[in-house]
Amino acid sequence: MFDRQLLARPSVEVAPLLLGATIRHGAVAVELTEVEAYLGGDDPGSHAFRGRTARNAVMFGEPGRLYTYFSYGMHVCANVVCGPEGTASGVLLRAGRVIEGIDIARSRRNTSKSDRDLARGPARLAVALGITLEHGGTDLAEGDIRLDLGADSTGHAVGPRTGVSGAGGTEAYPWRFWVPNDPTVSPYRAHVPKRRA
DNA sequence: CGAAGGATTTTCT
DNA sequence: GAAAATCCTTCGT
Repeated sequence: MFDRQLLARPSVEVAPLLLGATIRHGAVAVELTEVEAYLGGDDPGSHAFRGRTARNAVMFGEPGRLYTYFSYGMHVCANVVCGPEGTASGVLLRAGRVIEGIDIARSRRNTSKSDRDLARGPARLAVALGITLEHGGTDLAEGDIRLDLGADSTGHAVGPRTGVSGAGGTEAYPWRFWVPNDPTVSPYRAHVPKRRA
């Protein structure tokens, strides 16, 4: 099912509810096992920390839509927009388990590795689902890409966000949520500052 | 198994 | 001009 009223709540409340939900694009479906919440304003880890820009405009729009962004010059990551319209809030889809269309997901990923690695990481998940920047702003209620909330969430673990630089990646913002003991959850990695050539 | 470095381009200051 | 919500390969233990 899809519940836009539920998604209109702040992303920190919505994130744990997305665990166990499935996101589908055509013949490929992924059950989410790991997510992270991002806010606007007071969240130094968020793209919307310094207000509205061309890139993050979708985060301020209607909840239940897809926010995509280009990361590290080579990757695409997908978020679900949350919060009431006018506020910046979103949930990054960090990892999941491919439950349908494994052959298609594998060919997109161009890898012969184990099934559990197909969507183990935000950029990997986007590739496995075939999500590109062109899908930014898509409504997840209907159309090619759909979000289907899980029937029941049996419990989740909480911790600091992965790969976020500065204060936003510390214990002060424990906004990463995952399914305990699930092999498809990505390994935790703290942010590593890159030195220039 | 963990740590480290390179790839590559958009975005905002 | 520098940093970035990452991934993959390689090397060391």
